[in-house]
This record gives sequence, C-alpha cells and structure tokens, in this order.
Amino acid sequence: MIEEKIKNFLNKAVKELRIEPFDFSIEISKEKDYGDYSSNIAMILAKKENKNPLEIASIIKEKIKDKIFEKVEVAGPGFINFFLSDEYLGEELKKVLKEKKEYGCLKRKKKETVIVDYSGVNIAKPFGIGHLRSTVIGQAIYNMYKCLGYKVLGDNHIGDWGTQFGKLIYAIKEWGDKKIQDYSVKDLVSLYIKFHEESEKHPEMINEARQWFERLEKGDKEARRIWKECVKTSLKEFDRVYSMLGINIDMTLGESFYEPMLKDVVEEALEKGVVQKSQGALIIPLKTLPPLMILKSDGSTLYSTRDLAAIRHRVKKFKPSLIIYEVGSEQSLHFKQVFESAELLGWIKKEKLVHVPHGLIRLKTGKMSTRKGEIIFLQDVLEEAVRRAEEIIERKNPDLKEKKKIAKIIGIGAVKYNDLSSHPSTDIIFDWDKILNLEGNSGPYLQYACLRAKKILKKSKTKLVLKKIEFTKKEEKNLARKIQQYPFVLEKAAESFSPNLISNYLFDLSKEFNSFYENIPVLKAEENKSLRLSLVYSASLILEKGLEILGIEVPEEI
RNA sequence: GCCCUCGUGGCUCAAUUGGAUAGAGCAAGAGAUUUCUAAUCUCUAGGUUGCAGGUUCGAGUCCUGCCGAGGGCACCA
Repeated sequence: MIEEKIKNFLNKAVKELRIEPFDFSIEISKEKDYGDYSSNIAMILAKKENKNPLEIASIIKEKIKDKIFEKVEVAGPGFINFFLSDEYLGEELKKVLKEKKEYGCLKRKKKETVIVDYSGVNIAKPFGIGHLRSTVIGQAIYNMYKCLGYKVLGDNHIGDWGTQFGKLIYAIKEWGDKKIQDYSVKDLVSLYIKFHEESEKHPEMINEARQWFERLEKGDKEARRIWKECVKTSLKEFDRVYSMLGINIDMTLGESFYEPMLKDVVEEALEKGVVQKSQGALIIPLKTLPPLMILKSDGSTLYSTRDLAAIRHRVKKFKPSLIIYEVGSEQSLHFKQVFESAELLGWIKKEKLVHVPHGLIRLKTGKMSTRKGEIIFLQDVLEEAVRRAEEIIERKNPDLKEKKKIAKIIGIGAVKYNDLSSHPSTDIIFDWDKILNLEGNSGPYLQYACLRAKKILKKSKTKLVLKKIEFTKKEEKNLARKIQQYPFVLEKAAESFSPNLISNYLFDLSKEFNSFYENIPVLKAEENKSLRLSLVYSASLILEKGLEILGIEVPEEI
C-alpha cells in the first residue's frame, strides 16, 4: 500500500539523520496542486527537536528519490508533498486491471475474526427508519472488513426478550380481540402504544407487566405461547424489509437466545466477586461510571445481563479480535458500562469492544416517539422511493425494459446512500426530498457514472492491453490519480468505522469520471485509446466494488 | 442537578482526528445537446465555523465560561 511505501521512505530518511522513530501521518493531499500525498513529519519533528520545520522538511526531502515520485516538494508551514510519477500511476492502473474487484482488498494468512452486531430490530415494534441506519451502516462495516481479509460474522441482535413483552402480553390479554396469530405488527404496535397511554393513568399496570415478564422468564406456558407468536409475526414482516434492502445477516440470535446462559453469567459474576447487592438488586460497581444492574430486585434479568451473556458466548465460541456494535448513540453509556464489566469479568479487553454509535433520525418538526405513535415505517419510505424513481424513468426513458426492477435498484440505492454519505454519528433530519434525492450527491449519481463507463466498455471492440503510459490530457491524469487513492480510502474507512469516507470518495471519483467523460473521447479517440479504455474500466470496477461495499446495486441500464 | 453528543453559506452535509486558501450537493443565476453525453458537464454568487476568552508555529477541531438543540442518568431496551 502506498501509505507504507511513503512511510518507509520517510522512516529511512529519519534513521539516516539518527533520530528515533516516531509517529506521523500520511494523508491524501487536500488539493491537486499539493500533490497526491502529504506528510506532516517535518512539523512533528520540528516540535520535538525545537527546530524550524521548513529546514527539516527540506533535509528530509533531499533524501527521498524514487521512480514512484515525479517530484517531492516542501510547502506551506512544512508539509512534504509527494507527486506520483506517471510510471507509478500506470503501474497502479495495471494492478486494477489485473486484480479487478480485488483491488484494494487484502488477503491475510492468519484470519482474525470480527463480529459486527447490527440492525437489532425489536420484535413487536416497527422496523422504522432508525433501524435503517444501523442496518445499512452495519452492513457496510461488515463488507469493508471482509474486503480487508478478516473473517467477519454478522449478528442481528434482535430485541425479542425483556419487560416490553410483559407490557405487550398484558395489553393483548386486556384489550386483544382476535387470535394471537392474526395480529399484524401494526396491531401489536398499537397495543404497545395503548399500554403506554393507559399506564400513565394507571401506574399499577407497569407492575403487572413486570409480573408477566417474570412469568415469561420462568417458562409460563401461556406467556411463552403469546411471545412465540409475536416473534414469528414480526420476523416474517422484517424479512420482507430485509429482502427489499437486499440484506442478509449471518446470524439472528437475539436476546432470547442467551436466556439459558443468564444464570451462569450471574453465578460467574458472584464467584468472581465483581457484584454487589443494592436495594434488593444485583449490580456491578464500576470505577468512573454508574453501576451496571444485572438483576432486578424481583430476580428477573435485564438488557445488560443479556448483553454480557452475548459477549461471553461470542468470546468463547468465536474468539473474535474485535466486536463492533452498530447501535444508536443513546446507548453510549450502556455500552461503556457493559464493556467495562466484561473486562472486570476477565472475558475480553474493553479495547476490543467498539460501539459505533449512530445519530438519531429526527423530523424537521422535532423528535419522533414510538410510544406516541410518531413512526415512519421503513417499508413506506422504500416504497415511496421506488415510486419516485419510477416516475422519473417514465418521464426520461419510457421505453426502458424492466422499469420496475430498475426503479427498485435506484430508489433503494438512493435511500441507502443518503444514510451512508454522512458520518454515522451525526443526527439526520428526515426529509423526503433529501432522502429521495436522485441528483447531485446521491446514489443514482454514482450508479449513473458507473453505467456510463460500462456502456463505453460494452461498445468497445478493442482488447484491453495497457503498454505505454503517457498522459496527454489533464483529465486522464486526474482520473488516474483519483483511482489509485481507493485502497488508501478503504483502509481508513475500515479503521475509523466510517463508510461515509467511501461514499465521499466514490462521489469524487464519479465527478472526476464525469468530467473526463464530457471532455475526452474514448471510442473515437485517435490517440491514447488503450490508456483511456483502461481508465474507464478501472473507474467502473472501483465504482461497482465500492457501491457493493456500501450495499448499493448498479442497474444494467437507466 | 450531573454526564455525553452536537452547533459550519438559505437548506442538507464534508473537512483524512491539530495543518495549507473551510469543501460539496440542493436551492438561486448564466451557459453547453449533429458526439461514448443531460439522473450530466462548465461558470457565477453565497462564510467572522453559536458567542466570549485561552493554549501554539498553526484551532471548525484542544481547554474554560456562556447561549442553543438532542440524548442519557439502576429495576426500559
């Protein structure tokens, strides 16, 4: 990878100056005029040694000479800028042509396991647009790590256990008017909402709900039967949404899966002496955080108990080197507590547990509350997106075959891209016009760029052979420079759990490609045809692969 | 009350984790269609990064205070 190459050059230069190695960074240059990559090494060193950064930069610069650089420059406050040579850019292009979709991916001999816990929908609750973020971002993280040579396991930790089922069972028993298997998810949600409305007037209902959960945990037959049916109904409906999204998660274990292990978790915690009794409940006291409760005073378990059981189980069974939780930011404190508890219990170092929080989705008018019935069902959003895409196809290209299929790819791609193009942790304002935007920085823009490239390739009769590399137009070189950034971006995105870096990159690449496309003839080119074809092919490969990582399909035609 | 996020053109978001002249898209205005081309391209306009201090070669990013928004604070998940 280019980062290592440049770092090696710099480290060697520093060694020759007899300076201890230290940490510095290589970045993609901010502007074309600043080269392809930049390093802050001289400025860091200047601070350490209390010297002038520009002087140090030029000393280091003099020591670096290699054919992969066209030139190396010192600029600004002391940056060292690296301009890649045409020869190197050509080599990278050849690499793309050879490795195809594997370009930028790594093969590792020793495969480490990474678990991604994402989506986490709740039974008997709507699959809302909030879960979309976890699902789509989680899947992208999953795909990135897979690409980088890890063994990745996806787990949909569904909320199918807990006191909310006590509430639901109470509501069904109290107001239910049909056979349990005849309820739809929407019915169950309305019952859940009704419970919250009524329990505000009658707080004693909450105690009754807790008792129902206690019975459920103890194996009460009726409670189990109702619970089972609710799970079945919900999963069936969720499957429809997952299939629309084209997402398939490796495992759906869910909270109830850990139910048989909860006793052991509590016993182990007692044995290891990390717990305390407090007001009848069992808690794990933590150094700098509020204590984590693992058993209620009535003896029933909590979300935290099941999360701990999940960690214990995952560590024992899969020996992961990393567990990534793609869950909402409102659970930040909870995960800090759980991670620290898991370390106290000696199961895993907390550094190996990562919470990637996603921001909330809010309405322009304010926040949404499921309990108050302010819900936007994901299915409605997806259907609306497809409908809008269909409308546009009808207007622009009415003769297209398979309109429905293509509208689905475009509409759903737009919705996914909308979520993936901003940083996971930012709150998103839900806006129909933005989420279904099909122009500019949007999913369809990338799909369109990719299709344009593929269309050229389809029409081309020439065989792809890249021999001589000579850039005659700036658009050619700019595109080549953009293409070689891909492996760097992929690694940074995975490292920082930020699929949006890939989105941003693909958008830039598309812009660069579109500009090339407008200005440079390829099929009718009189010069440099093989180079141009190679550029087009490389761009299409990276766009397709990048979109695949984001979970976005590219249609055959639009 | 305490803790955690966040505050960037009219709107929605970036900014490689302390770096260079704060970048895009939408919306607004001007232009491009005998072509592999319009879900596109080119150009214009739009900014005291919530406010006030501080740290240093250098701050949207770090520290302090204030204002504003959101979230969390043991028997919910």
